[in-house]
Amino acid sequence: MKMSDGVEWAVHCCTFLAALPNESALSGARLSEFFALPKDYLAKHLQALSRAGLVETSKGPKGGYRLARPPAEISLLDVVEAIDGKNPCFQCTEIRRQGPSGQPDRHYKKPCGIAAAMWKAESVWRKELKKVDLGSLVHEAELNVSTLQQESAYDWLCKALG
Amino acid sequence: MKMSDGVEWAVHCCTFLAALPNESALSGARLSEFFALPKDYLAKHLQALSRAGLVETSKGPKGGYRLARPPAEISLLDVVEAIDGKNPCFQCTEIRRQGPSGQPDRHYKKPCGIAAAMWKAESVWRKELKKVDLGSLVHEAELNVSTLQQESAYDWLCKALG
DNA sequence: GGCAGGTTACTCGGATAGCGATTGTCCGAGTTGATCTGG
DNA sequence: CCAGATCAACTCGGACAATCGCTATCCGAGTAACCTGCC
Repeated sequence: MKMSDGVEWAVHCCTFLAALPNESALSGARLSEFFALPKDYLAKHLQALSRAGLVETSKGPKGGYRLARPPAEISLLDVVEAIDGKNPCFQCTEIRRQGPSGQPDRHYKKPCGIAAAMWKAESVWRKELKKVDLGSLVHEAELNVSTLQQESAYDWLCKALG
Repeated sequence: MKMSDGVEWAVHCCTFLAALPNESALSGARLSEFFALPKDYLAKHLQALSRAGLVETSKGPKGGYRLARPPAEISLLDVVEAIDGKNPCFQCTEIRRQGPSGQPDRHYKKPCGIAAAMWKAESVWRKELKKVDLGSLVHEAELNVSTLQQESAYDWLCKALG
């Protein structure tokens, strides 16, 4: 029950993309440089974001990634699911139907109570992640991150965008 | 982000243990037989339950596993954590501090907003699992499982306990 | 009939291989901006 | 000086290994019931 490291990277990258000026794109190489992450492996995850339709890409010089929708319309859940998949954490294999006292399928009309409880918990987790969007994450960062780092990041960004 | 199969097995086993008469124990072999699970591998997970203090064990003939506490005092979360570990799904590696615009540690007083959001979601998930206890799972099963299977299971149990 | 000792069968517990998914790396296809040349 | 074609650099995207944790299996230590023989 461990989340892929890629999720953390993807969320940070998306939040950063959400913070930069409209219509400007940032390449995978620049993103990996900013967070000091392995370039190729990060690219793999950015690919997943692209496939999921969260970011748009443009090739060639001055190309790169940019959010496909306004930050307020991309939730944390979207990013998590793009990287980690939409499969439920808990998968019911219906072991209650097996064994010596198992019965034919027609006797199981209600879903397994254990699975139901698990899925309920998973549902509230998803709902909580859906509440958070990239816009609010950026806003939160602007409030809580030291001005020193904000300025430093801004300088770096200007150099990166040319 | 997939939960170990062992979790499903462990929860079913615990629920079954919660349903059987006081002071009676069921061996790993019998449990694996009842659910048609691989004996040795199930034993590994039952071991984890034992280490976590959720079940007590007794050796020798007529020995086996029995709940260490009343069913109402064992939550679904207890079982999940016993098998899957207590580590948070999301682990913040503080990548915001790295890279060219990262600052010395003293500039980061507030925790990373992204990690905070993740942990909040994880917290509501845990809370939801904590709400459910083995007693209510047994009760739910008594209501929703077909009487045919309940009788069948009861017969099997009488034979197993001797 | 009751009791003590040995035996036996059954139990859990930890240590040991196998495999699949996540992690990590590589190179190729495509596009864009810049450059160079000719008018 | 300007327009067009060429070129080169930079981009993403998918295909290919390596490592780690989960899955699966085995065997040994210990214990309690049982059986047998004796009192």
